[in-house]
Amino acid sequence: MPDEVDIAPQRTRNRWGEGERLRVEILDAASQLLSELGAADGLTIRGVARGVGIAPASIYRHFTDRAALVRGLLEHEFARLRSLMLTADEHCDPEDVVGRVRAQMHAYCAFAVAHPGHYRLMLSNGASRPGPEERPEGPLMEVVETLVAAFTRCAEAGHELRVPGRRAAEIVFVGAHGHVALVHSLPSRTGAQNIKAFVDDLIALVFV
Amino acid sequence: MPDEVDIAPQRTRNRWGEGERLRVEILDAASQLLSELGAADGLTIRGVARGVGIAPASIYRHFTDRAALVRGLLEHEFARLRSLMLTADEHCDPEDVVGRVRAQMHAYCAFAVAHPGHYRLMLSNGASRPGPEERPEGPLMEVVETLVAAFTRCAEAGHELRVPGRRAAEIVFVGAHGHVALVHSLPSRTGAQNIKAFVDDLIALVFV
DNA sequence: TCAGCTACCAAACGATTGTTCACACACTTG
DNA sequence: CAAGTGTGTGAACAATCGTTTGGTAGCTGA
Repeated sequence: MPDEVDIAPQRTRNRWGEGERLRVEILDAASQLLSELGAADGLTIRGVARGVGIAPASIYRHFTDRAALVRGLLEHEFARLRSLMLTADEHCDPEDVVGRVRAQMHAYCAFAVAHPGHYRLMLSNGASRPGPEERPEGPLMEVVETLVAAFTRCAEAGHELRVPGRRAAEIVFVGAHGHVALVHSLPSRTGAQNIKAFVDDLIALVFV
Repeated sequence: MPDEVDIAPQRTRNRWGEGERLRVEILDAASQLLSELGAADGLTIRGVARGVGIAPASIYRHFTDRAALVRGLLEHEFARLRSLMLTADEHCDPEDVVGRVRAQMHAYCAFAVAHPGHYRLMLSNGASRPGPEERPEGPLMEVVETLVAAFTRCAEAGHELRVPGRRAAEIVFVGAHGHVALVHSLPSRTGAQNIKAFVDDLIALVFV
């Protein structure tokens, strides 16, 4: 028996310089598949190919590996997350330093709650590159450092902290991650409202 | 070609009433396999069979399903976690209510750090049974309720809280879970020392 | 017109998985 | 000793997967 029907029936072939077009279509399909599945282990080459409507082999023209596809996805999604946090920060009154911390964390949580599959993947693989020096690198640590800077700003603006700025950032970030992870695990109480309140409580706690 | 060599060469067959023996051997092998893998998606029927040294089909004499095997594992591990937390609590001075909270959380984190595969599985599937009433049930919620009781005891003993007792328990539990999850994701900084300090900081924050 | 390149695909290979089914052993009971 | 039951096996089925190989269809530049 042949290998099974893996492809959708019809599809207009890409034109000459447009090979890149399929690459982003593949990434988009992978992204959507990941959203539907909610877990990265179902993110298969063949599934993505089905989503785009192409043959599985065609993916190998654009990505050498399944791992390369995943890396491409990760890069794209981390960029999206950073951008969301940044615009949230920019839409605040620059003087309201604590409000800016809250806004960034709310953006972070909103992304995480809205895209469980992406988020899980990002936190499993987002801290690659162990970091030559003491601290690990990776896109995830950039997020944390952004938060550290925000808390430092708060301290400089006169908002007294009960722990050092870096520690406060760690506590808030780790707590937010914990809540997100629980929301993802538990089918009930998926309200984004709860998580906002939780993060606000957490932020309030680190200030005197 | 035959289906491959799935079994270890020799093995003494169980005697009459000892069918149950293989059942626990299977659970033990599954537990160890889960420890080695660190993730539940590699926990296969055939892998467990290889671990015990039996044929894959033999597992179906003791578990109807792969899902049933996983349920069996979960039950066993949740019992272990509860017992660890309880004995940690009992080894404290009963008067030192805050110390008892700390001890229970340290036990929780120690288990989680030592058994990443089990912990992940327990948090993915530990909140089944959506709960007929308002709150979800499941063995995980029992742990949280234990913690709520501990914090309530603190409040009654005169330790003033900055948030209600239930909220304090949530914050500490969620924060601990977040730290555990991050330790599992990040290869570096796996120190159990860090997590103890983190939990202690968190507990300190919820008191005035 | 026609070689050459881009873009893609059908088919297959080898591996793994959960699950089933008929069978064989060992021991107990009649 | 014979029947029956507990206990485990060998072989196979159907499904899925990642990846490779050898193409083909169509556009492009000479």
